[in-house]
Amino acid sequence: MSFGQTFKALSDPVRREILTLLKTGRMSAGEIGSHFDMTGATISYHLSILKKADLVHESKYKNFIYYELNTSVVEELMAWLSDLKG
Amino acid sequence: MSFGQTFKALSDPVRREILTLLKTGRMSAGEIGSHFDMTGATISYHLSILKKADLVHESKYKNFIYYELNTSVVEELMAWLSDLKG
DNA sequence: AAAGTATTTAGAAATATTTCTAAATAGATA
DNA sequence: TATCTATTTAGAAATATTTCTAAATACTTT
Repeated sequence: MSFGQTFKALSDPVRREILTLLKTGRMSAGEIGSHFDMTGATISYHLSILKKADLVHESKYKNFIYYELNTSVVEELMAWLSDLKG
Repeated sequence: MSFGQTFKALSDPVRREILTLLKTGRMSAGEIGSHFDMTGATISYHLSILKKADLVHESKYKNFIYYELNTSVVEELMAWLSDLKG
């Protein structure tokens, strides 16, 4: 994990909203996309950024790919910020 | 304050290092710049991003401009992350 | 007032990001 | 097997970011 990658992932409003959606539980890529006025390809791009930042995990079932929050990275970020505060 | 702006400010390694430097206390723009292998103009650019994100405050004294951490925004960020964890 | 020091602003070049359309892949169903 | 559905990948266009050099601003000291 790199803080730069993680903060960059969080800097985009679409990606923050995706994470907020995932607070309620896992969701398929298509279901996530239905909340936005963008193509599936664009949503897929954003999910790949969140995945690289390790902010989400994916699991496959039938034809679908489900995404879910990975909160452990969020904790590392909070620890960094907490240390910054001193 | 906007979370997007703040996370974007934190996504750059130079800016995170500037903030880390400021943990020890206020520092002038030139003093900050001396820690990096970049022109003063570039450091000034990064400081302006941190300022817009409200992550630092500036104060002038004599010929110098001093920068210092603003931790209140850091707290807001932590609150957002904490809420994300649920 | 003139010259010096600290910092920012402007403009340009290189690189990165975000979005789209079209095509590819992978799995499910008829 | 053929086709349909869900999702990703590739490639391109528009925009944003990061860095530099050169010039401008602002304050201090001589």
